[in-house]
Amino acid sequence: MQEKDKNNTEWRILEAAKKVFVLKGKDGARMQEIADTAGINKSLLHYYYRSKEKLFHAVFRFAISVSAPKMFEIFSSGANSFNAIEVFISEYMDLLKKHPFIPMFILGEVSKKETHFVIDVIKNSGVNVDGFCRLIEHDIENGLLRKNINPKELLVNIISLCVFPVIGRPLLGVIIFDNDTAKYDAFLNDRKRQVTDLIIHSIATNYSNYQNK
Amino acid sequence: MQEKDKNNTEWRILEAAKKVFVLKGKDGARMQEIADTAGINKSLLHYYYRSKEKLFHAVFRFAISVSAPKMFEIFSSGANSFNAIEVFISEYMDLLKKHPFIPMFILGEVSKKETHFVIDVIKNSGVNVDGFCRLIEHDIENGLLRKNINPKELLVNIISLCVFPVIGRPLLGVIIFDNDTAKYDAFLNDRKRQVTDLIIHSIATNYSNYQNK
DNA sequence: GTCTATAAATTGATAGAC
DNA sequence: GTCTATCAATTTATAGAC
Repeated sequence: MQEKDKNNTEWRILEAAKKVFVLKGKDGARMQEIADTAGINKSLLHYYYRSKEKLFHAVFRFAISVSAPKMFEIFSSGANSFNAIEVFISEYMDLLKKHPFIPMFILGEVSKKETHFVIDVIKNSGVNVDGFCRLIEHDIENGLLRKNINPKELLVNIISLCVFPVIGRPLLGVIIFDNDTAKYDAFLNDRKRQVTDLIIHSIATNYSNYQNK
Repeated sequence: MQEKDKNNTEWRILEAAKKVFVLKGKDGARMQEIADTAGINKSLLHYYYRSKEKLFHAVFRFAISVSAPKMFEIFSSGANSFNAIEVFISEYMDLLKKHPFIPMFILGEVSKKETHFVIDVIKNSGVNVDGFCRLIEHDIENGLLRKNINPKELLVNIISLCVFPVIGRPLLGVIIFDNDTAKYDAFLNDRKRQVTDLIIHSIATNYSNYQNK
């Protein structure tokens, strides 16, 4: 919400819509619940956003803009792979802690890809993987990284290890952590280091190159 | 469907319900579409399953029964960790290839945990992680595995690396694999080896222990 | 068991007063 | 801009004929 003079009601509607849509999904969300959450009349939703579809679009764009941020820019920085990966994992886990339900929301909506709207938003989100791939290839030539590393596979591994424990929490919490919330929080808090160590260890020609960095 | 004399219609309804519910989710599924898919009248859905809720329950139970199978039993086998993990990853990836949409369906429904039904089904699914943990701890004492390994973290890592590339396919396909289906299939087909190598390499005191096994 | 017809409830959207 | 009242469409569920 850039402009200060933008109506307060419009902002409250969007905030409420974020909560409801992200938690219940597009199909499960109810306009009435969004209105109640915003503390305003249901008609105002249509006054400001025309339709449920349009309101959902606004929320989805927000979700993409928050989770596909300039985060990938760090891969274009001058740092070496070890440093870049460490920073990425750290910032990404922080982001997931701040918005734990957004990844599931996005994945859920993208999975039932009825429209091309979602695809377009993602394509226009500015996410670019090339910088990361170049950085990895560069450090392979340097001899810092093993030669058989595939940058895209590596990236998928990093994202998988960061995101899945968050979106799978309700399930993993039951079958692995015995529904112990505190235990799961501790597990997630320690995750930065775990993932970083696992990844770096798997790609470095010499692990001490990283530890001494 | 155990009994042979069980009505054919009931079976067709359940099959159709699986398709529609798994693809569209509980909220997005329509009884009419299920009836059309089954090629029968909509009223028969209620005749056999009383309500949409009950039909959903049947589908959810099926989804759990298929994806939380006796797979974890292999961890109780006499094999060592390396072998057990390799077999688990292989069979799990095969299962994911056979039912690529079920994990997303389960996670989506568990995430919007309105009822306690889903939790109960999971708890009663027979999934047991203790065998795996004991096996790992046993091989740590053996000296096969590094001492600082946490079995539960290890298990989460394995599952994350296997499942996320499948449920995240629509998203990763766009941002990483440029919407190239063939490329993504190749990536997934190579995944067994990739995940196994990464995991084993990260836990073995001596990687040759595994390669010579 | 299977169908048609219809009820009953929900929900997105609009009209119009203020 | 915000509200009340209401429409129109959708959708789950049931009643009853065959």
